[in-house]
Amino acid sequence: MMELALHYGEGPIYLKEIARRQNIPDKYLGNLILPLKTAGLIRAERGAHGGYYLARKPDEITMKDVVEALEGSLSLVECVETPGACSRSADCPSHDLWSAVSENMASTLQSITLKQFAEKHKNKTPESIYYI
Amino acid sequence: MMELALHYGEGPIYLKEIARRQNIPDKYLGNLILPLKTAGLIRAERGAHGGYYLARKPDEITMKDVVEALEGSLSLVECVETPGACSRSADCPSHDLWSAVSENMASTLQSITLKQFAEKHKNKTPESIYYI
DNA sequence: ACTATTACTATTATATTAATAGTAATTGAT
DNA sequence: ATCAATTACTATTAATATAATAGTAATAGT
Repeated sequence: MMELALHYGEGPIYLKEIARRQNIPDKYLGNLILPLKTAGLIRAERGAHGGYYLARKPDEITMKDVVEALEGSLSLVECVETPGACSRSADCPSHDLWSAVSENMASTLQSITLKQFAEKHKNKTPESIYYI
Repeated sequence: MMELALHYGEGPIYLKEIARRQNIPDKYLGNLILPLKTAGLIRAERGAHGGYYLARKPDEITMKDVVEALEGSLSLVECVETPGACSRSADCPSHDLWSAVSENMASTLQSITLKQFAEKHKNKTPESIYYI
C-alpha cells in the first residue's frame, strides 16, 4: 500500500515490481493483495501493462482501512466482534476490558492516513537507495 | 486473578475451586496460573489446605501486569519487542505504527487495576448466582 | 502413612499464519 | 490468431502458536 501510495497517479504498478522492491515472494504478495482489492482500497488491471493502483487518494485511506482489510476485525478477542460467541459476555469484565483496548487501537489506526504513513518512509529513506 | 482479588485476605484458595467456579478444566488452569506465580503476582502454598493468593493488594496490580505475565510482551509485532529482529526496523513506518499502537494498548491496560476489574464483575453479578 | 494440594514435564489436538505452486482468465502487441 | 505479460483463483504444504489433556513428582497437614 505504501508503494502504491508513493506512486499514486502514475498508473498501475505490477505486483512483481512491488514484491521485488519490498523483498517478498511475489506469489505471497499475490495472496495478500487480494483482500485489499475486495475491500475496495485498490483496483487492478489485468493483462499486459496491467497492475494495481489505489482506489482513492492516499489521504483518504486510513491505516484502519488497511489493517482491517488484511486482518479482518480489529477486535483482539472473538467475543468483542461477536457478542454471542461466549455465554459470559454479558457480565464479563474481560470482555469490557478487551472491548476498550480494541476501540482504542482502532481509533489510533484511524487517525493515521496512508499518506502520512508513506511520507514518513519517504523522509527516512534516500530515493537513491530505495529505488533500485 | 479476579477470583483471587474478590477473596483477597481470606487465605489461599485452591485451584480446583477456581476452575469449578469459572467452568474451565483445572488441569488447564494449572498451566495458566504458573506464569502468574513466576511473575510474582500470586503466591502458592502446597499441600493440604494449600492454594493460591495474591502477592499484592488488588489495587496494586494492574491489568498490564496480568496480561504481560500471561501473554509475554504486549508488543503486537516482534520488531517492536526486539528491534534487531527485522532489518527494516530503522526506516520502517510499520514498525513505528505498531510501536505506537502497542504503547497505547499498554497504557490502557496499565490504567486499570485488578481491583477495579474485579469490582466491576461483582457489581454485575448477584452473589447468589455466582457462588454456587 | 494417607490425603490433598501445587509443580513440572510431556504430549496431543486444533487453529492460524506463512509460503509455495499451479492453472485460468484477461489484455495488449505483433 | 498467436504470444507474452499480467491478475485471479484455488489448493496444498509447512511452520508456528494456542488450547487442552495426562501423568508424575514434590510438599504439607492430619
